[in-house]
Amino acid sequence: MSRPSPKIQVAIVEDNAALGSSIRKIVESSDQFDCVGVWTSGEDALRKIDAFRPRVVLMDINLPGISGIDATARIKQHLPEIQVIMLTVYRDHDKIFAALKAGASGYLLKRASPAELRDAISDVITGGAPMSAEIARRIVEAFHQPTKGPSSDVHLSPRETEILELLCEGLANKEIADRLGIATETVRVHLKHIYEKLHVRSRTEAAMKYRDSKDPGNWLP
Amino acid sequence: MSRPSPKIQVAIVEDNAALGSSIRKIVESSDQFDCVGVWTSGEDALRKIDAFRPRVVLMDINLPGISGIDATARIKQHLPEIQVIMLTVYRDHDKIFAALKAGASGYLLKRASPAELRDAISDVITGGAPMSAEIARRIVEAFHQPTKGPSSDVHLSPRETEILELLCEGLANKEIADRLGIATETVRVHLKHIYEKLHVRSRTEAAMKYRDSKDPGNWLP
DNA sequence: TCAAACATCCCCTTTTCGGGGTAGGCCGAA
DNA sequence: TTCGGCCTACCCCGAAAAGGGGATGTTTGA
Repeated sequence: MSRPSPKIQVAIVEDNAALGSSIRKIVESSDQFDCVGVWTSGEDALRKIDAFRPRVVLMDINLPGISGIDATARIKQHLPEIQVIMLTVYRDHDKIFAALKAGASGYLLKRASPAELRDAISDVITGGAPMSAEIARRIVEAFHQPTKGPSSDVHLSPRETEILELLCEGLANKEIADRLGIATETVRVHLKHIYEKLHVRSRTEAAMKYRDSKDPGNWLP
Repeated sequence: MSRPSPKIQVAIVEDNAALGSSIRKIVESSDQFDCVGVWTSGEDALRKIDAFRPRVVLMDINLPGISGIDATARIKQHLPEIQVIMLTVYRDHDKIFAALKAGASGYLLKRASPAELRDAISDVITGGAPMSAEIARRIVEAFHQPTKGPSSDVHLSPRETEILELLCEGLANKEIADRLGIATETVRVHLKHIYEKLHVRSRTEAAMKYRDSKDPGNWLP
């Protein structure tokens, strides 16, 4: 990068004063970083972040008033270029995914070592997504397909899948036919087969079933 | 752990012989690991994996015959305790998520250093999910909420929402009417309004749009 | 080689949708 | 009070979808 800026500005949001200053010391123990503030609430952070414009925010989840997750969502809405790393003791599914949804780019457990914390800051500004190993695994597992039971032995042919996908975009039979360069009657035949295979009776039902089977939405509470 | 096993058994699936033996050397350069095989195709791996039972498989995606992703899916189906790390040049969205869905627990780009590769093997057996920084970021971004723009100021009335939800279950107008105890004509009127508000022209499109809009969306205070 | 799966096209019928319009009752805000 | 939003209901009409049938090819695997 041709960026001349000497230090990466980091802000900390942490209601526990002792912990906050401890984190600050860790951050400032690197000459690459500069701590521009230790804020003790989400409201405080939202008030001051515009003025200080840190590149990275270390955010506690458990804050008095608005939660660190909500604070993150608001920060990312207004200043999406700011990278937020959650720094918390929570390792449960809901908190992790809520934080990611809110726009956090990293998620460290508080037991992370000073070195891990500093690495995380570097990582997040170079396009990474620092996560404690345990958290990374949970996120990856969220994508794992629940070992498909008998529900998924519906084998759709490539053409059927193609048509179903266009169907899911809300296209009518004629539009699908045009898109694929075939007759609408052919589309209808494929749909008949799809309905049979999926045990449904209408296009909407087929679309929904297909959508559900594609993304099981398992990262939702 | 009270496990007495001295070395972690690792298998490699890689069709490029030179690369395969290069990876093998990296793996065996640690006295913690033992390479039990370098297999050159998914078929070969599936044939031999039962006999060798490695704890970790380093899997190339681009294989002749069945893909590394399919091979991973089959391995995880039959031997879910085996940890699979994808090791590939692909950094595109589809490949990453297909691999994760198939059950991979790690995803390294081939440009990873020998040290990173060895760390990844350790990481994956201690419950982590080793990923190249770039990959981690992509995964995290998959969770980020598309910053809700003016699209979400569509205000549906309670009745409209109710009808839309039944619509999403694939019900026909008459079925919705019966369920709500109103005339089908009334259902149709509501649908007309819904279509207008959502800017769509068909029930399927409305259902999809509604599903997309509500799925990721309960995070605001 | 022969059956099965796939993809393509056409016919028929009935039901459902989608786009109009009209209209009464109800409620809350201006 | 009047206006607007909401829920309800009905009408017409044309288009789309759905359900049933049959037909002709190719490819593929047993």
